[in-house]
Amino acid sequence: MRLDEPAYREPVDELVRSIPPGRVMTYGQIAAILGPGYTARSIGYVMRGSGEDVPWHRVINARGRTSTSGLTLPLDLQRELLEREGVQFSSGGVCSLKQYGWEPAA
DNA sequence: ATTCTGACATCCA
DNA sequence: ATGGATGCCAGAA
Repeated sequence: MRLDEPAYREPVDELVRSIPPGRVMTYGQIAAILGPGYTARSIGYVMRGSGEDVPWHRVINARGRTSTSGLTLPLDLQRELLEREGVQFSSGGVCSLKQYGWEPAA
């Protein structure tokens, strides 16, 4: 399964779009839901190529931190977008997954 | 097949 | 809580 193949990113795309504003999911969580063939790192790869109508900013790592690292995006963009939706970040740039973490209906 | 790398996760200091 | 090292899974060379 190639990661750049639409069939691969579609489920990821759809799941990420199902995340309501003000809520966030971790890469590992998404990978676990989609099942084998999907890993946290793979989700990141898909996110990098997606965008557009996909709220990729609602996908963060398990530490409640943004993983953009300023590689393909401005470092503060993700945090700013989330704050715009009501997600509050600590001074260190971490948000409470316990509070904002979203569990899809499964 | 072997080795590196990555928008991660988990453990340790 | 933060930063560094190690492990996983799935590509790419």
